[in-house]
Amino acid sequence: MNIKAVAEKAGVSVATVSRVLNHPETVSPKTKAHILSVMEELEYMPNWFARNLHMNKTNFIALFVPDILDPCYMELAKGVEDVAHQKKYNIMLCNTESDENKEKEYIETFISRKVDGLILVSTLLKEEDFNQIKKRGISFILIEKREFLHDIDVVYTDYKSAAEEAMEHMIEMEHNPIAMICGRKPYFENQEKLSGYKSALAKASLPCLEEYIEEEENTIEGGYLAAAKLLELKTPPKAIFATSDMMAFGAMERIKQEGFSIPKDIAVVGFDNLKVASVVEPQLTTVAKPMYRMGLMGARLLFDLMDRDEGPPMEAQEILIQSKLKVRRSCGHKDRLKEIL
Amino acid sequence: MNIKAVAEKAGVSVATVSRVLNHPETVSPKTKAHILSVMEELEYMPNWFARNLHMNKTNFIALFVPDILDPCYMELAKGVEDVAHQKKYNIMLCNTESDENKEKEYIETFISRKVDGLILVSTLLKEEDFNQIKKRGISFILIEKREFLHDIDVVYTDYKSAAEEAMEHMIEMEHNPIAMICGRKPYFENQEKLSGYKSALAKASLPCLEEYIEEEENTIEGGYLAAAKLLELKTPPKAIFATSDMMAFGAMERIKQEGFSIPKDIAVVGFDNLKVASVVEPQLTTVAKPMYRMGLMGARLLFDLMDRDEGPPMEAQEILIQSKLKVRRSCGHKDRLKEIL
DNA sequence: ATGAAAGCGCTAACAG
DNA sequence: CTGTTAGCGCTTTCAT
Repeated sequence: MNIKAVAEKAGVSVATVSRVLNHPETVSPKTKAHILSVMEELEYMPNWFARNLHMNKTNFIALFVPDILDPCYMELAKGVEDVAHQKKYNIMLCNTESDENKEKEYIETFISRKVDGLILVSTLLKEEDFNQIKKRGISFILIEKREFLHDIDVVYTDYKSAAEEAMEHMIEMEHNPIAMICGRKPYFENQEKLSGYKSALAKASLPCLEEYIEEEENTIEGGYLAAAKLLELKTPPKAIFATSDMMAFGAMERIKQEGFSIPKDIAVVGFDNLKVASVVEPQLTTVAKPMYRMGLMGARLLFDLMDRDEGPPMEAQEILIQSKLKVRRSCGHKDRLKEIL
Repeated sequence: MNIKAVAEKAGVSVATVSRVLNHPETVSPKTKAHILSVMEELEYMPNWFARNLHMNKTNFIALFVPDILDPCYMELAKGVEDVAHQKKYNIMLCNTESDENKEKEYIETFISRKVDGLILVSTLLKEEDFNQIKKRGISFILIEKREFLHDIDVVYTDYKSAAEEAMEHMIEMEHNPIAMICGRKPYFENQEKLSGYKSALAKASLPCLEEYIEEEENTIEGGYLAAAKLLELKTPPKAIFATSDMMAFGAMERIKQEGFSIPKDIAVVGFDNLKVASVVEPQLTTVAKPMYRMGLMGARLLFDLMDRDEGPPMEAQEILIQSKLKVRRSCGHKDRLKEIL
């Protein structure tokens, strides 16, 4: 069913039919009503392509995340979706798997399919790639900051400070030495955490030894493996800071297997604040990332950008949203700790 | 940059340019090379809408899931994506939140935007809705079976049998009475599990008492609440079967809080086999759902359907993929149990 | 308030 | 092997 059929059946011109769709106020109430009823009858649906051929607007935005299996990103996606839905936009979710090529390939695809905007989470792209996108005239924002970004909109949380805060907490609890289990992906995020780990040690005048830093896959198994290595050290750590809850879970398992008690013998702190973090034994102290809010703010920023697209370009914004340490039992309590001593 | 510009610059007709895009073999190597280089130079990108206006094909499929925060569905999505990507298709992920209206609204949107196919997971739609979709001439399949489906392609796992198997395991371990904590969503899936619970009791000539069945939200908190109620019973259950791992986690927490030991005092069995199920204390016995495989098979089935679209219609298929009980420690071991007795 | 007609960018006969 | 041309379904001037 096309517009012509409706026009004929209604005894009007295609122009009038088109008008009731796009500028209903410019057509007389009675013909409008009539045309509407004919549309109903014929179950007419405007052809989206033909329409877009003129409008050049799809009401789609694409969201790129490193891992769809990670609930954190899906929470972010919910934030994005909530504002997109309200603006009558739909989302294309892309799983980049922290693979730069896959990311580029997808971007190519989606730009050619004319999405109206892009949200890139923990992207691996570089300045030149961003310039490419800009040249194509498509709006985009980043979630998760990268060093050396000029004139690019981004909403992020400061993983370095968050890691520092977590470390300070451990140091305050008088755990020492503190080891770090660092995930491989997403790369930049974990590097920030690592640098927070180091700077916290430095601030406390504690040594930072290479053997206390283990890099592994960001999974339960990865955490398990890393912990195993750490426990074999001549001087095993008294605390472990993991860059993700999943890794922390793996580490906890290994620690318990070796007969150590958490947090008495070894304290553990994670990162993510997954739902299950409060149900493992002992409940995991961890950093809560504001994923939903980042999704929300990111989407709003993107829509601002797309709206302003016609107007004068606005200066790039960098929005910081704070993470927050969730103190539970896996790192011990100061009071209890003092009792023990 | 449009095709006309390329044609002019290359000194050929638009038809020839179009041909190098769509039927490259029909154009002489040298003109082809020339045109290609001009395209490069002009950074020409074919307009996707104009193209689709003729082809009437988008290379998009839509995937509807009840909850994007549930990693199970994302695993399924990965299965779908893996075959879609290979076929050069992209996926639109829709979060229905088990809301029938949201589901319908999304379907409307995506059909009008001409996705080539639909995969509906745990849909709430009814026969008439399916007929509607069929009438629109768009291919679709279901994941998760529904009773009374005629002539609709579906891949599913049998939750009733799986629940029965889990229950038989508990019964064999001589836990009695066994309570059930039943999630509210997705509705049909949980109803199947419930009916498995009941039939397993019946088969074992065990009574099925209403007070041992608690319905709650499918979350940790829901499980916690449900367990709390069960433990207040005059005769608290000796085992709890939860329709999801998340609920099982909540139940475990409550059970431990009350000072009971798992599995000695109360056994727990979950459903889903989340990654973390093997790291909670004690490790959770649970049912592993073949989500990735269902996604894979579902996608393949859909593509078969879309390919055959031109050919004679094939008979609707129903593909069953078995779930599998993962026996761990939360339900006890027969041998250990005998020892204790 | 409505209609006629000119495209939007592309594909696919058809003709050479 | 290549060019001419007629649409695909819709929006939008420009008339009336």
